[in-house]
Amino acid sequence: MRINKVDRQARFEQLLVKLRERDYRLTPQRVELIRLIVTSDSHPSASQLYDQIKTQFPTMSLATVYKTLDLLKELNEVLEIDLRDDSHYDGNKPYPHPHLICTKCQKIMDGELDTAVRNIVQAVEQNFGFRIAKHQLDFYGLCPDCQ
Amino acid sequence: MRINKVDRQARFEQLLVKLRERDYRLTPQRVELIRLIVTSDSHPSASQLYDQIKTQFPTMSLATVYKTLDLLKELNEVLEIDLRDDSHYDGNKPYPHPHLICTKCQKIMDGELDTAVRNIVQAVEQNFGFRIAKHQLDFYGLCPDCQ
DNA sequence: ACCTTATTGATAATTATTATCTATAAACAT
DNA sequence: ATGTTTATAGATAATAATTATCAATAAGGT
Repeated sequence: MRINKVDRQARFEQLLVKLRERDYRLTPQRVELIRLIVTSDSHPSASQLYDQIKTQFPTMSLATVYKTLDLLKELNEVLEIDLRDDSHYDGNKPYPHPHLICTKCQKIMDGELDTAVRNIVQAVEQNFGFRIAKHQLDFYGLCPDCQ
Repeated sequence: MRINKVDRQARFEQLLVKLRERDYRLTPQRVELIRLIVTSDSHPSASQLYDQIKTQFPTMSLATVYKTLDLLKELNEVLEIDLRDDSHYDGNKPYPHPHLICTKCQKIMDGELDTAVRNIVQAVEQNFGFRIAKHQLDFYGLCPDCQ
């Protein structure tokens, strides 16, 4: 695991500071969602987060999940991965990066391919004159376990 | 323009043959949608195709557009580009390839980056043990005209 | 011209996300 | 502690693309 428990705990606390600095209120629901998404190894969807939080906050509303995710996106602290059926969220690496999606077990893996990505983005800019601001690179196939 | 009028006309006719061979019926609506998407320079959505076809076939239903697109996807003759709001379709290059999407004018351009794509797909397979079946590579930014 | 059956078109259903609005509670001051 | 202000939560309705349903129609073969 690239990011360890201590790092995640630190990131979690930094996020709370950032919110406070910008005068957002630290409601228990908000804090819990942030904790969940920052300490998660996976890439949960809004409804998956909702299901998890409801065990601790039975009054939690799905609307609140969406609003909190919007806020975190706004602050560039969460990356939205827009897939066919719904969006999933990456709270650990909130910048564009490739994802490998297993078409059998549905697992979403981060693709650490920094140089290859830099190269292809550069190729796009040079060959087509585009100025790229962000990207979404999704690779679909079978993960090692499902092959 | 990479693909000229003659090539597209040929592809259009080949598609009709392919459908006939597989015992699909050549209804006027179906033929017209195929003609439109194969001769289009852009990447229309279902509703854009619907609007175009309705001028010639006022009875055309959106459901028929979706069903025809499904059929063409099934035959691997159209590529679906699944974007946030809706899907767009590429009837000229029905295999996965990058797209450059202008965030100002919304234009979708094909990214011809065959070697770069091959390289990154290979990197994914080697580094993560995935067997990649398809991909969707979307680059968002400003096109030359909009910069 | 007729028959079979795939396809069309109208419409309802589905589902993720967004919008709306009132009650609540977080943060701050007293 | 208590009160005040106002952002936020939660309930619910609205939105919108896509899919499902099904009777009427017409394509292709006889």
